[in-house]
Amino acid sequence: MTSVSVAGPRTDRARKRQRQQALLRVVGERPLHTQEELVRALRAAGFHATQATVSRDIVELGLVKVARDGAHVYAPPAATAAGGIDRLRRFCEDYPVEVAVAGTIVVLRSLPGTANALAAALDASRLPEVVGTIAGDDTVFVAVAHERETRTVIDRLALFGVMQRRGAQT
Amino acid sequence: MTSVSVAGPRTDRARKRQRQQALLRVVGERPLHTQEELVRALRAAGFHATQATVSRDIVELGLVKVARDGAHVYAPPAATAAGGIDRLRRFCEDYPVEVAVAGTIVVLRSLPGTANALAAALDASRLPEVVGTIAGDDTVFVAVAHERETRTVIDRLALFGVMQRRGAQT
DNA sequence: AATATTAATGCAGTGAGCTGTATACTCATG
DNA sequence: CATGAGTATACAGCTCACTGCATTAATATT
Repeated sequence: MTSVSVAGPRTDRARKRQRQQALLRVVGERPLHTQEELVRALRAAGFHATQATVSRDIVELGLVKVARDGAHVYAPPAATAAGGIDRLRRFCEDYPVEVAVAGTIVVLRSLPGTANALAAALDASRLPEVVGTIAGDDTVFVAVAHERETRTVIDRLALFGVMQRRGAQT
Repeated sequence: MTSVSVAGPRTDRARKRQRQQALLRVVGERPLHTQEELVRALRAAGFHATQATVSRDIVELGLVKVARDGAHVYAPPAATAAGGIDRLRRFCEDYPVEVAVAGTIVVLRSLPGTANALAAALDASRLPEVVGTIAGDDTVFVAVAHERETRTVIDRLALFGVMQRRGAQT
Protein backbone atom coordinates (compact mmCIF):
# COMPACT_ATOMS: atom_id res chain seq x y z
CA MET A 1 0.00 0.00 0.00
CA THR A 2 2.76 2.41 0.83
CA SER A 3 4.22 1.84 -2.58
CA VAL A 4 1.05 3.29 -4.00
CA SER A 5 1.50 6.51 -2.06
CA VAL A 6 5.15 6.91 -2.98
CA ALA A 7 4.28 7.92 -6.52
CA GLY A 8 1.68 10.24 -5.07
CA PRO A 9 0.21 13.29 -6.74
CA ARG A 10 1.75 16.68 -6.48
CA THR A 11 -1.33 18.82 -5.96
CA ASP A 12 -4.62 18.59 -4.15
CA ARG A 13 -6.36 18.57 -7.49
CA ALA A 14 -4.36 15.65 -8.80
CA ARG A 15 -4.89 13.74 -5.58
CA LYS A 16 -8.60 14.32 -5.80
CA ARG A 17 -8.68 13.02 -9.32
CA GLN A 18 -6.80 9.87 -8.41
CA ARG A 19 -8.78 9.33 -5.26
CA GLN A 20 -12.04 9.46 -7.19
CA GLN A 21 -10.65 7.05 -9.72
CA ALA A 22 -9.75 4.70 -6.84
CA LEU A 23 -13.24 5.11 -5.46
CA LEU A 24 -14.79 4.04 -8.73
CA ARG A 25 -12.51 1.04 -8.72
CA VAL A 26 -13.19 -0.19 -5.18
CA VAL A 27 -16.97 0.06 -5.45
CA GLY A 28 -16.66 -2.12 -8.52
CA GLU A 29 -14.46 -4.68 -6.80
CA ARG A 30 -16.37 -5.49 -3.64
CA PRO A 31 -19.56 -4.68 -1.74
CA LEU A 32 -19.21 -1.57 0.42
CA HIS A 33 -22.19 -0.56 2.51
CA THR A 34 -21.22 2.65 4.30
CA GLN A 35 -19.12 5.67 3.64
CA GLU A 36 -16.83 4.64 6.48
CA GLU A 37 -16.16 1.40 4.59
CA LEU A 38 -15.29 3.53 1.56
CA VAL A 39 -12.94 5.58 3.75
CA ARG A 40 -11.20 2.39 4.83
CA ALA A 41 -11.04 1.01 1.29
CA LEU A 42 -9.50 4.28 0.11
CA ARG A 43 -6.97 4.18 2.93
CA ALA A 44 -6.05 0.64 1.88
CA ALA A 45 -5.54 2.07 -1.61
CA GLY A 46 -3.25 4.78 -0.25
CA PHE A 47 -5.70 7.69 0.00
CA HIS A 48 -6.43 9.29 3.34
CA ALA A 49 -9.79 11.03 3.38
CA THR A 50 -12.63 11.52 5.82
CA GLN A 51 -16.26 10.60 5.50
CA ALA A 52 -17.05 14.19 4.57
CA THR A 53 -14.75 14.07 1.57
CA VAL A 54 -16.10 10.69 0.52
CA SER A 55 -19.66 11.99 0.75
CA ARG A 56 -18.70 14.79 -1.63
CA ASP A 57 -16.90 12.40 -3.97
CA ILE A 58 -20.00 10.21 -4.12
CA VAL A 59 -22.06 13.17 -5.28
CA GLU A 60 -19.48 14.26 -7.86
CA LEU A 61 -18.98 10.75 -9.21
CA GLY A 62 -22.69 10.03 -9.19
CA LEU A 63 -22.20 6.81 -7.24
CA VAL A 64 -25.44 5.06 -6.42
CA LYS A 65 -26.57 2.70 -3.71
CA VAL A 66 -28.08 -0.48 -5.10
CA ALA A 67 -29.84 -3.38 -3.46
CA ARG A 68 -27.74 -6.49 -3.79
CA ASP A 69 -28.23 -9.77 -1.89
CA GLY A 70 -30.59 -8.11 0.55
CA ALA A 71 -28.18 -5.29 1.37
CA HIS A 72 -27.49 -1.85 -0.03
CA VAL A 73 -24.06 -1.34 -1.52
CA TYR A 74 -22.36 1.53 -3.31
CA ALA A 75 -21.93 1.05 -7.02
CA PRO A 76 -20.69 2.98 -10.06
CA PRO A 77 -23.24 5.25 -11.68
CA ALA A 78 -24.12 3.04 -14.63
CA ALA A 79 -24.48 -0.17 -12.63
CA THR A 80 -28.24 0.18 -12.84
CA ALA A 81 -28.09 0.58 -16.61
CA ALA A 82 -29.83 -2.48 -17.92
CA GLY A 83 -27.58 -5.41 -18.43
CA GLY A 84 -24.28 -3.67 -19.15
CA ILE A 85 -21.97 -6.30 -17.75
CA ASP A 86 -24.40 -9.04 -18.79
CA ARG A 87 -24.06 -7.93 -22.37
CA LEU A 88 -20.32 -8.43 -22.25
CA ARG A 89 -20.72 -11.79 -20.59
CA ARG A 90 -23.15 -12.94 -23.24
CA PHE A 91 -20.78 -11.92 -25.99
CA CYS A 92 -18.00 -13.94 -24.37
CA GLU A 93 -20.31 -16.92 -24.00
CA ASP A 94 -21.44 -16.77 -27.60
CA TYR A 95 -18.09 -16.17 -29.27
CA PRO A 96 -14.56 -17.31 -28.57
CA VAL A 97 -12.48 -14.43 -27.23
CA GLU A 98 -8.76 -14.39 -26.57
CA VAL A 99 -6.99 -11.70 -24.60
CA ALA A 100 -3.43 -10.41 -24.70
CA VAL A 101 -1.69 -7.38 -23.28
CA ALA A 102 0.57 -4.75 -24.82
CA GLY A 103 1.57 -2.13 -22.26
CA THR A 104 -1.61 -0.28 -21.31
CA ILE A 105 -3.60 -1.90 -24.10
CA VAL A 106 -5.63 -5.05 -23.59
CA VAL A 107 -5.93 -6.70 -27.00
CA LEU A 108 -9.06 -8.77 -27.53
CA ARG A 109 -9.37 -11.15 -30.46
CA SER A 110 -12.57 -12.83 -31.60
CA LEU A 111 -14.16 -13.95 -34.84
CA PRO A 112 -13.80 -11.87 -38.00
CA GLY A 113 -16.45 -9.21 -38.28
CA THR A 114 -17.32 -9.24 -34.58
CA ALA A 115 -14.95 -6.56 -33.26
CA ASN A 116 -17.49 -3.73 -33.35
CA ALA A 117 -20.01 -5.74 -31.37
CA LEU A 118 -17.38 -6.72 -28.84
CA ALA A 119 -16.20 -3.13 -28.44
CA ALA A 120 -19.78 -1.98 -28.05
CA ALA A 121 -20.42 -4.62 -25.37
CA LEU A 122 -17.29 -3.54 -23.59
CA ASP A 123 -18.33 0.10 -23.73
CA ALA A 124 -21.77 -0.87 -22.43
CA SER A 125 -20.25 -2.76 -19.50
CA ARG A 126 -18.62 0.48 -18.34
CA LEU A 127 -15.61 -1.16 -16.71
CA PRO A 128 -14.04 1.66 -14.72
CA GLU A 129 -10.52 0.78 -15.80
CA VAL A 130 -11.34 1.17 -19.49
CA VAL A 131 -10.62 4.64 -20.88
CA GLY A 132 -11.32 3.83 -24.54
CA THR A 133 -11.78 1.11 -27.13
CA ILE A 134 -11.06 0.83 -30.85
CA ALA A 135 -12.39 -1.95 -33.01
CA GLY A 136 -10.98 -3.39 -36.21
CA ASP A 137 -12.34 -6.50 -37.90
CA ASP A 138 -11.59 -9.22 -35.40
CA THR A 139 -9.52 -7.27 -32.88
CA VAL A 140 -10.37 -4.71 -30.23
CA PHE A 141 -7.80 -2.49 -28.53
CA VAL A 142 -8.86 -1.62 -24.99
CA ALA A 143 -6.91 1.19 -23.33
CA VAL A 144 -6.50 1.33 -19.56
CA ALA A 145 -4.88 4.15 -17.65
CA HIS A 146 -2.11 2.11 -16.07
CA GLU A 147 -0.50 -1.17 -16.96
CA ARG A 148 -1.48 -2.73 -13.68
CA GLU A 149 -5.14 -2.26 -14.58
CA THR A 150 -4.82 -4.65 -17.46
CA ARG A 151 -4.74 -7.34 -14.76
CA THR A 152 -8.16 -6.26 -13.48
CA VAL A 153 -9.68 -6.26 -16.94
CA ILE A 154 -8.25 -9.68 -17.70
CA ASP A 155 -9.51 -11.08 -14.40
CA ARG A 156 -13.01 -9.79 -15.13
CA LEU A 157 -12.96 -11.34 -18.58
CA ALA A 158 -11.65 -14.59 -17.11
CA LEU A 159 -14.93 -14.80 -15.17
CA PHE A 160 -16.60 -15.08 -18.56
CA GLY A 161 -14.24 -17.76 -19.74
CA VAL A 162 -11.92 -15.52 -21.74
CA MET A 163 -8.53 -17.15 -21.89
CA GLN A 164 -5.27 -15.40 -22.20
CA ARG A 165 -3.59 -16.11 -25.52
CA ARG A 166 -0.77 -18.62 -25.34
CA GLY A 167 2.45 -16.75 -24.85
CA ALA A 168 0.65 -13.47 -24.25
CA GLN A 169 2.29 -10.99 -21.91
CA THR A 170 0.87 -10.13 -18.53
CA MET B 1 -16.77 46.13 -25.78
CA THR B 2 -18.54 46.17 -22.47
CA SER B 3 -21.12 43.80 -23.79
CA VAL B 4 -18.33 41.37 -24.48
CA SER B 5 -17.12 41.52 -20.90
CA VAL B 6 -20.56 41.25 -19.38
CA ALA B 7 -20.93 37.69 -20.51
CA GLY B 8 -17.38 37.07 -19.40
CA PRO B 9 -16.00 34.07 -17.60
CA ARG B 10 -16.55 33.55 -13.95
CA THR B 11 -13.12 32.41 -12.84
CA ASP B 12 -9.54 33.31 -13.57
CA ARG B 13 -9.04 29.90 -15.05
CA ALA B 14 -11.93 30.28 -17.48
CA ARG B 15 -10.82 33.79 -18.35
CA LYS B 16 -7.32 32.57 -18.99
CA ARG B 17 -8.53 29.84 -21.30
CA GLN B 18 -10.69 32.25 -23.27
CA ARG B 19 -8.00 34.90 -23.37
CA GLN B 20 -5.52 32.42 -24.78
CA GLN B 21 -8.04 31.31 -27.35
CA ALA B 22 -8.51 34.97 -28.28
CA LEU B 23 -4.75 35.35 -28.51
CA LEU B 24 -4.48 32.44 -30.92
CA ARG B 25 -7.24 34.00 -32.96
CA VAL B 26 -5.80 37.51 -33.21
CA VAL B 27 -2.30 36.39 -34.17
CA GLY B 28 -3.93 34.47 -36.98
CA GLU B 29 -6.00 37.44 -38.12
CA ARG B 30 -3.46 40.22 -38.46
CA PRO B 31 0.23 40.99 -38.08
CA LEU B 32 1.17 41.87 -34.50
CA HIS B 33 4.78 42.82 -33.82
CA THR B 34 5.06 43.44 -30.09
CA GLN B 35 3.52 42.17 -26.92
CA GLU B 36 2.00 45.60 -26.36
CA GLU B 37 0.17 45.19 -29.66
CA LEU B 38 -1.09 41.85 -28.39
CA VAL B 39 -2.23 43.55 -25.19
CA ARG B 40 -4.21 46.07 -27.24
CA ALA B 41 -5.66 43.41 -29.52
CA LEU B 42 -6.79 41.44 -26.48
CA ARG B 43 -8.35 44.55 -24.98
CA ALA B 44 -10.25 45.08 -28.23
CA ALA B 45 -11.47 41.50 -27.85
CA GLY B 46 -12.63 42.18 -24.30
CA PHE B 47 -9.67 40.85 -22.31
CA HIS B 48 -7.67 43.13 -20.05
CA ALA B 49 -4.17 41.84 -19.42
CA THR B 50 -0.72 43.32 -19.05
CA GLN B 51 2.38 42.65 -21.06
CA ALA B 52 3.56 40.30 -18.30
CA THR B 53 0.56 38.08 -18.66
CA VAL B 54 0.82 38.11 -22.43
CA SER B 55 4.46 37.14 -22.21
CA ARG B 56 3.48 34.12 -20.17
CA ASP B 57 0.60 33.26 -22.51
CA ILE B 58 3.01 33.31 -25.44
CA VAL B 59 5.19 30.74 -23.75
CA GLU B 60 2.27 28.53 -22.81
CA LEU B 61 0.69 28.71 -26.24
CA GLY B 62 3.99 28.20 -28.00
CA LEU B 63 3.47 31.28 -30.13
CA VAL B 64 6.38 32.01 -32.42
CA LYS B 65 7.74 35.10 -34.07
CA VAL B 66 8.06 34.67 -37.79
CA ALA B 67 9.58 36.85 -40.48
CA ARG B 68 6.82 38.15 -42.72
CA ASP B 69 7.05 41.01 -45.23
CA GLY B 70 10.36 42.15 -43.82
CA ALA B 71 9.05 42.28 -40.24
CA HIS B 72 8.72 39.89 -37.34
CA VAL B 73 5.20 39.06 -36.29
CA TYR B 74 3.68 36.72 -33.75
CA ALA B 75 2.12 33.58 -35.17
CA PRO B 76 0.52 30.39 -33.86
CA PRO B 77 2.69 27.36 -33.32
CA ALA B 78 3.07 25.16 -36.37
CA ALA B 79 2.04 28.17 -38.41
CA THR B 80 4.25 26.90 -41.18
CA ALA B 81 1.91 23.91 -41.57
CA ALA B 82 -0.96 25.49 -43.42
CA GLY B 83 -3.85 26.01 -41.04
CA GLY B 84 -3.21 22.77 -39.17
CA ILE B 85 -3.80 23.84 -35.62
CA ASP B 86 -6.86 25.82 -36.68
CA ARG B 87 -8.34 22.68 -38.12
CA LEU B 88 -7.97 20.85 -34.81
CA ARG B 89 -9.36 23.83 -32.95
CA ARG B 90 -12.34 24.01 -35.23
CA PHE B 91 -13.06 20.33 -34.68
CA CYS B 92 -12.96 20.81 -30.92
CA GLU B 93 -15.23 23.83 -31.19
CA ASP B 94 -17.74 21.97 -33.34
CA TYR B 95 -17.84 18.69 -31.42
CA PRO B 96 -17.54 17.68 -27.79
CA VAL B 97 -14.22 15.96 -27.16
CA GLU B 98 -13.06 14.23 -24.00
CA VAL B 99 -9.51 13.14 -23.29
CA ALA B 100 -8.02 10.45 -21.09
CA VAL B 101 -4.62 8.85 -20.80
CA ALA B 102 -3.45 5.26 -21.00
CA GLY B 103 0.29 5.13 -20.58
CA THR B 104 1.74 6.66 -23.73
CA ILE B 105 -1.65 6.78 -25.42
CA VAL B 106 -3.85 9.85 -25.27
CA VAL B 107 -7.40 8.59 -25.70
CA LEU B 108 -9.78 11.06 -27.32
CA ARG B 109 -13.51 10.45 -27.36
CA SER B 110 -16.03 12.38 -29.42
CA LEU B 111 -19.33 11.74 -31.17
CA PRO B 112 -19.96 8.43 -32.91
CA GLY B 113 -18.69 8.47 -36.46
CA THR B 114 -16.34 11.42 -35.99
CA ALA B 115 -13.14 9.68 -34.95
CA ASN B 116 -11.61 9.74 -38.42
CA ALA B 117 -12.16 13.46 -38.81
CA LEU B 118 -10.68 14.08 -35.38
CA ALA B 119 -7.64 11.94 -36.15
CA ALA B 120 -7.17 13.76 -39.44
CA ALA B 121 -7.40 17.13 -37.75
CA LEU B 122 -4.87 15.98 -35.22
CA ASP B 123 -2.54 14.75 -37.96
CA ALA B 124 -2.94 18.07 -39.78
CA SER B 125 -2.11 20.00 -36.64
CA ARG B 126 1.32 18.39 -36.57
CA LEU B 127 1.68 18.43 -32.81
CA PRO B 128 5.34 17.58 -32.33
CA GLU B 129 4.62 15.17 -29.49
CA VAL B 130 2.35 12.99 -31.59
CA VAL B 131 3.97 9.91 -33.05
CA GLY B 132 0.82 8.51 -34.63
CA THR B 133 -2.94 8.15 -34.42
CA ILE B 134 -5.52 5.41 -34.93
CA ALA B 135 -9.23 6.06 -35.18
CA GLY B 136 -12.23 3.91 -34.37
CA ASP B 137 -15.82 5.09 -34.43
CA ASP B 138 -15.90 7.58 -31.59
CA THR B 139 -12.42 7.10 -30.18
CA VAL B 140 -8.94 8.08 -31.30
CA PHE B 141 -5.75 6.66 -29.82
CA VAL B 142 -2.93 9.19 -30.04
CA ALA B 143 0.52 7.77 -29.45
CA VAL B 144 3.29 9.87 -27.95
CA ALA B 145 6.85 8.76 -27.44
CA HIS B 146 7.01 9.30 -23.69
CA GLU B 147 4.33 9.32 -21.01
CA ARG B 148 5.21 12.81 -19.89
CA GLU B 149 4.33 14.14 -23.35
CA THR B 150 0.70 13.18 -22.82
CA ARG B 151 0.56 16.19 -20.49
CA THR B 152 1.62 18.55 -23.27
CA VAL B 153 -0.93 17.13 -25.67
CA ILE B 154 -3.67 17.42 -23.07
CA ASP B 155 -2.70 21.01 -22.26
CA ARG B 156 -2.85 21.98 -25.90
CA LEU B 157 -6.24 20.35 -26.30
CA ALA B 158 -7.41 22.10 -23.15
CA LEU B 159 -6.87 25.41 -24.95
CA PHE B 160 -9.59 24.30 -27.31
CA GLY B 161 -11.92 23.44 -24.47
CA VAL B 162 -11.21 19.70 -24.43
CA MET B 163 -11.91 18.45 -20.94
CA GLN B 164 -10.34 15.51 -19.27
CA ARG B 165 -12.81 12.77 -18.65
CA ARG B 166 -14.01 12.60 -15.08
CA GLY B 167 -11.77 10.23 -13.21
CA ALA B 168 -9.27 10.05 -16.02
CA GLN B 169 -5.69 9.73 -14.95
CA THR B 170 -3.00 12.25 -15.68
C1' DA C 1 28.80 52.49 -27.40
C1' DA C 2 24.63 54.56 -25.65
C1' DT C 3 19.96 54.53 -25.63
C1' DA C 4 15.39 52.97 -26.43
C1' DT C 5 12.37 49.31 -26.98
C1' DT C 6 10.77 44.81 -26.10
C1' DA C 7 10.40 40.66 -23.45
C1' DA C 8 11.01 37.89 -19.21
C1' DT C 9 10.59 37.18 -14.32
C1' DG C 10 10.58 37.71 -8.89
C1' DC C 11 7.39 38.86 -5.58
C1' DA C 12 3.16 39.64 -3.26
C1' DG C 13 -1.76 39.77 -3.37
C1' DT C 14 -6.06 37.55 -4.66
C1' DG C 15 -9.49 34.16 -5.85
C1' DA C 16 -10.89 29.45 -6.48
C1' DG C 17 -10.81 24.90 -5.02
C1' DC C 18 -10.17 21.36 -1.53
C1' DT C 19 -10.21 19.35 2.99
C1' DG C 20 -11.19 18.23 7.89
C1' DT C 21 -13.86 19.37 12.01
C1' DA C 22 -18.01 19.76 13.99
C1' DT C 23 -22.58 19.57 13.64
C1' DA C 24 -27.10 19.19 11.43
C1' DC C 25 -29.93 16.12 9.06
C1' DT C 26 -32.00 11.67 7.70
C1' DC C 27 -33.26 7.10 8.34
C1' DA C 28 -33.68 2.64 10.70
C1' DT C 29 -34.58 0.12 14.81
C1' DG C 30 -36.41 -1.21 19.28
C1' DC D 1 -40.56 8.32 20.92
C1' DA D 2 -35.55 7.73 21.87
C1' DT D 3 -31.42 6.28 20.20
C1' DG D 4 -27.89 5.06 17.11
C1' DA D 5 -26.04 4.73 12.55
C1' DG D 6 -25.24 6.83 8.38
C1' DT D 7 -25.01 10.93 5.46
C1' DA D 8 -24.79 15.84 4.27
C1' DT D 9 -22.99 20.38 4.94
C1' DA D 10 -21.42 25.09 7.18
C1' DC D 11 -17.28 27.00 8.34
C1' DA D 12 -12.48 27.97 8.55
C1' DG D 13 -7.91 26.97 7.17
C1' DC D 14 -4.83 25.64 3.60
C1' DT D 15 -3.07 24.96 -1.13
C1' DC D 16 -2.56 26.26 -5.68
C1' DA D 17 -3.07 28.94 -9.87
C1' DC D 18 -3.16 33.41 -11.74
C1' DT D 19 -2.22 38.25 -12.16
C1' DG D 20 -0.10 42.91 -12.03
C1' DC D 21 3.74 45.74 -10.48
C1' DA D 22 8.27 46.60 -10.67
C1' DT D 23 12.44 45.37 -12.19
C1' DT D 24 15.77 42.79 -14.81
C1' DA D 25 17.25 40.93 -19.06
C1' DA D 26 17.46 40.86 -23.94
C1' DT D 27 17.26 43.00 -28.30
C1' DA D 28 16.95 46.76 -31.66
C1' DT D 29 18.16 51.28 -33.09
C1' DT D 30 20.99 55.19 -33.69
